[in-house]
Amino acid sequence: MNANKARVIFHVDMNSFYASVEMAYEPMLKGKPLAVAGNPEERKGIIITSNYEARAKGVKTTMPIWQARKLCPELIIRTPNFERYRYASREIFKRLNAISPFVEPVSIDEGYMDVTDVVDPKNTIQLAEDLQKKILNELDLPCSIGIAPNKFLAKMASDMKKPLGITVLRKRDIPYKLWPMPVGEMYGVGKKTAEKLIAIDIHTIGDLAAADVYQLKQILGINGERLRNRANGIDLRAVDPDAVNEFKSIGSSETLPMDTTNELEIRSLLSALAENVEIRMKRKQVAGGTVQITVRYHDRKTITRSKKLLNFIEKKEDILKVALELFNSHWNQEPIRLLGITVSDMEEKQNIVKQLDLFTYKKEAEKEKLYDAIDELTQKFGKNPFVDIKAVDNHQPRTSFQKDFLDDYKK
DNA sequence: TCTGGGGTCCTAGGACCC
DNA sequence: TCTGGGGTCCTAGGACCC
Repeated sequence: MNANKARVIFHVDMNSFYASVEMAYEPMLKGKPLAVAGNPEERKGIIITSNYEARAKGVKTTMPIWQARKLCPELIIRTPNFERYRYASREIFKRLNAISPFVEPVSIDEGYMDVTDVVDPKNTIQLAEDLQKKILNELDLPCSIGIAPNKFLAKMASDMKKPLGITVLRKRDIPYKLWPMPVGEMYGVGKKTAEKLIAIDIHTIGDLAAADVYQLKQILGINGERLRNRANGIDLRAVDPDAVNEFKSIGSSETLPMDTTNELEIRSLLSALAENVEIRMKRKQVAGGTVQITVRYHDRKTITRSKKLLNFIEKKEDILKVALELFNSHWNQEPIRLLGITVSDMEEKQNIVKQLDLFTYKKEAEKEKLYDAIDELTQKFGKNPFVDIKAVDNHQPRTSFQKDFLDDYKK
């Protein structure tokens, strides 16, 4: 791609995706307040997403179901059908890939597409309209599209008009479209960062764009400089179609129905989590070198404990063994709310050279030390003090080290 | 009666090595 | 005797996003 040419990047963002998929499957739901939420019988019953009718009543993501019902008694609730969402997602990305090879999925319901070299600039908006209509007509799913010269601006643009929006955010639009926005609405600025910024009198994205870099770096680290650049419309990240295959970890976690200290219950959940991780690692043909557990206590205090291994592992039993070790050595006996297992340091199975197992590894290390010691002594005395090399075949070793040494020596 | 589950990236301290 | 300055790896925690 021509590095000097201004890029044209789309950010395609599905509108209330899970709820929209449910309405596509069940058109009777359209026009009624709908939320997708976890099991309402359990405390994990929180709102995952809701449609615009429900949002109008104040229903928000992560809100507990009871609270949502209080705000909107006629709220219809569906439990998530992840298979459906994955299928819909594949269909959406098929349609993006038909337009440009430079498509980067970011999550199940959003992605970037670099169309610089596939569209005549004067047809850019037409292309976005056609894509939006195609997804709506063929899949019954609404999306918003942001069009901009880089990823950050495209992302901000897709957020500006929902549902079914198409928003162009050019460099010259920044001062009046981006800068008046509250700094907390900027992508990458969450609650904590917004608080820190407001504390130094930075209230809008425009304030951030003009702020002192050194002061920002002092309170936000390297992120301060990056955010300031973004606020000025600078973002050089490429749209990377391979990013999706370069995942770094696979994890599984679950909130228990009730806080527990029951070791059987704990063990059985860890076992299920390890199995889940194994299945997904197998699907992706990878093994991992680090195991991490997450323990959330009754008071929501959360700890993580991890261990880097000498070998790559992929089997449930191996994952579980390390997870249990970590758990047993760090659990403070208090009631547990959530448990998680994450495997990281991923390596494609085909790239893994056969590793020594732990036992062999130790023995090798010990042998290495022994050889060094023998070398030293041999130097000192002018001959090997342990073995008479000429009589090696008759020699009776007295220690396992000597035996190993001799076994090797005979070769 | 609160607050799921899947991720990524960054920071910071200690160990260890040169 | 009283001690520098890097660099890398490992571990734990935190911020952020969907």
